[in-house]
Amino acid sequence: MAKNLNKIGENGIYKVKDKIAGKKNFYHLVMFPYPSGDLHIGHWYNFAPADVYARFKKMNGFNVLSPIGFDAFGLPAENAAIKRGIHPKDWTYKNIKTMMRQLKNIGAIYDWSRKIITSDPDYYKWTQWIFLQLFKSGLVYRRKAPANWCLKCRTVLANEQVIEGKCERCGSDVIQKNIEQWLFKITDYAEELLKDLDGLDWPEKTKTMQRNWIGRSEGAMIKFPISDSEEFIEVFTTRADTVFGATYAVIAPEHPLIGALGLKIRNFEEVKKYAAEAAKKSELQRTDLAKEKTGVKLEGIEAINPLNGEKIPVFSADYVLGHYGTGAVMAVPAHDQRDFEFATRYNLAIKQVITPQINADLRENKLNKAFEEDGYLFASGEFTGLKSAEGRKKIVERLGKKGLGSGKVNYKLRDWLVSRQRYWGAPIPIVYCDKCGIVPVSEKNLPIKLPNVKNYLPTEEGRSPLAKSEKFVKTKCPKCGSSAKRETDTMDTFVCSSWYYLRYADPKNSKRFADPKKIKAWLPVDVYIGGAEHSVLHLLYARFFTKALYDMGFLSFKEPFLKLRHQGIILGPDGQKMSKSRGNVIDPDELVEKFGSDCVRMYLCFMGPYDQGGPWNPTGILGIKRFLERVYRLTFNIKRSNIDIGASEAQKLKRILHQTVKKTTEDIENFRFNTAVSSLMILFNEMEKNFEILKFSNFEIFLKLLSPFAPYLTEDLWRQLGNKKLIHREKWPIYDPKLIKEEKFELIIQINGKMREKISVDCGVSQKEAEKLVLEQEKVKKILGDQRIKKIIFVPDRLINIVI
RNA sequence: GCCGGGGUGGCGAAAUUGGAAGACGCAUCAGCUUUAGGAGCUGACGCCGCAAGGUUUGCGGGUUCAAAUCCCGCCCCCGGCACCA
Repeated sequence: MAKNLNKIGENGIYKVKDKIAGKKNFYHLVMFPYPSGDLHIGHWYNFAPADVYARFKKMNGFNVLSPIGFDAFGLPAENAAIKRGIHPKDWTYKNIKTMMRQLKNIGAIYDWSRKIITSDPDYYKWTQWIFLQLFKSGLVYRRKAPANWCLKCRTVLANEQVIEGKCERCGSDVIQKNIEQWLFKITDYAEELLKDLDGLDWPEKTKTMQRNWIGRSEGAMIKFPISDSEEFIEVFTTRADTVFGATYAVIAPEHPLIGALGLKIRNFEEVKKYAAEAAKKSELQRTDLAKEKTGVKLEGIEAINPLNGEKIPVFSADYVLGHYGTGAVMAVPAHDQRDFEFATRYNLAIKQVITPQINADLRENKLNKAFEEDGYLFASGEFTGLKSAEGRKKIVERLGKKGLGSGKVNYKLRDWLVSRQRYWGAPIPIVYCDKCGIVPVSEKNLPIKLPNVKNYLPTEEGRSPLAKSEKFVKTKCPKCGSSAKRETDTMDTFVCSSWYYLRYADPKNSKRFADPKKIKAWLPVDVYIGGAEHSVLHLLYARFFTKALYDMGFLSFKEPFLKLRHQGIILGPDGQKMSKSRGNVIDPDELVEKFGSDCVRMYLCFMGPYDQGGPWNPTGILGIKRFLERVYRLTFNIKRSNIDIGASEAQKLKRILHQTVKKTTEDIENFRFNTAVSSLMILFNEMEKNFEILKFSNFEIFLKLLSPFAPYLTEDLWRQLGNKKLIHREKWPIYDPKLIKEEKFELIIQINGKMREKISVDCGVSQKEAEKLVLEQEKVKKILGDQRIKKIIFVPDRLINIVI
């Protein structure tokens, strides 16, 4: 069936115009895939139900843009290509070809004329252009510092790409490597990125994850001067109320103060050795909680508590992180478990300065772990007796007067490291000149094309393979014209995907990244659908780009995706994650071959709640197959007459029809595809049972409701029923609220809250009438016997509960 | 450890301003029809019971005429973060 429409989508019927008179634009976006080589069932689960929604919106009168493209640059594609000994470019474009063919099977309303591929020069030209704009705005900087280095991928990784100390892509160990790198100052936007989450229609879970990732915390900066020195240790703390309990200070092994103090540290060599060992450890080893805390005392160095003048020892220890806060802490072992463990191990003083009750007697109280809650200040000079919150405020005020402290907000979010020492990415448009230093490439020379080199393998010494291409490296300084060298690192692929949603508005534009008028016509994205695994990476970066481009005056909105929905993950039939090695992979091509595209689409919708996913049930799809075949058969059994036979049955059928229109509409709007399908089944079961009195026009309404789920079948049947136009261009049915009302209902009769009987009565029956009817029931009489009725509860049009 | 989400038949799941638990579908069983392929139709189908009836939403309490739904305590599963001072 539907063979004649197999080429749906290829002949331009889904081409989108930027403006249609009388229609509102609706930007419907799915996360574009990277060209892995095969469209798997997870893609289908993202794209097929999403397309149901897009078609639904279209039939509801919107001018819907639903584009698709490929996130083509990046590590995964490159690693896969290397494994097979194929050039990344050949591999990528071959895969795109295959995947386009597979994508067309879905039957989505993609406008293929807007397809984008991020590894095409006319796309990455604008990725580079945006890099230059960020550079101009001071949001890009270069720095030599320890970075996450994946041993296998031989490149640095962003903080977000290191999962439990391992590479997100290949799972190998990640170590710290001191290397020159490019970073985007996403931290400038920490507060805005946090605050603006409130206004977004996103899953709460995703917003929470971003909030946690940004990790705002309010506290104070406090300076601890160092005896006989101009230097001081500046710490960040959220517990200024515990300053009197600070019995030592700790700086991270990589803290610059160690170098600054130099030989003032009597055991300088030992301290340097400790730092070197810490650097060798992977993030995973260093942050292993189970590990005993280690550290080394800075002999001959003392810090002065700025509040009480006490001299305290200073340690270097790797339980303090170099990159958070100031890389130094005041240690309060009585009120911080980490400090407590360290103090216990090295026999350091533990001084309690917060008590749960005011004026607590601490004489017999020996702590066996840190007391971390708020309480009342104790042994804290003039601050004694204050509540923690007040103590914090007063102490920071006092320190402020001395010039040794101030309030401060800190974030866990770190700047985004974007340089990669890899081949398959957009070259960073920067030139190094001996005279002028770091110089951005002139915009009119973009794109800086990625050369087609033979040797694309990552190198051991931590330089991009591009460094070996003399032709690429050698250039002229854009400023002074003397000979210069190109930057050879490429950009993180997440840079490419941080703005692609803008390009879809105007994908062919060669003068700008997109025409502002077209951007205005479509953006921001009305609904964005994709996996929850992008909750912090892509979704945070894309928000950052939008905000930065807004501040530069290129956009008129600050958030790219107003509404976000995630699909769940489909597991293999064994409940395990699908993988070739486990042999539990479900191939959508095979399913389409066996059951047809409509059937696969609809079953994916029917499986369960969209955001839930779960194991694939190999036989479940048969139910949908049967259903669609029954629909096909019934189409040719309907009597083509509009005469109602058997008024009451026809009335009932009409009522269910209108109820279904209502339910399906509401369910699709709320991404409840599973219940939308089941309501269509209920309606169809009724229609099939009563096909002799089924009105032709009513069956057509059913077909329209079905069409977003089963576009191929419904277009075919629509035509076979004699319609000239396409069903997906029809208007979505509207229900009549008067017609969905029931005339009768089943009155539930409860006795002491237990259901005992039900009777059919007219809607709107009064309590009096209902009681009379109920008490006449034989069964009720029997149970009641001669017991006294204490109370009767009546819920109109629902139930009656007799309490005895 | 912290932050989210969840636990309902053999299975996927419905039902949330508290009001019939298990819609819809899968699997299974019986019958019809075919008697060859995961074909079609009709019916049964939470559990115990021949039945009347009893019982049932992870476990234990509570509120209520009435709890899958609200409250308290506990157990388990999934996802994320994790020495963030």
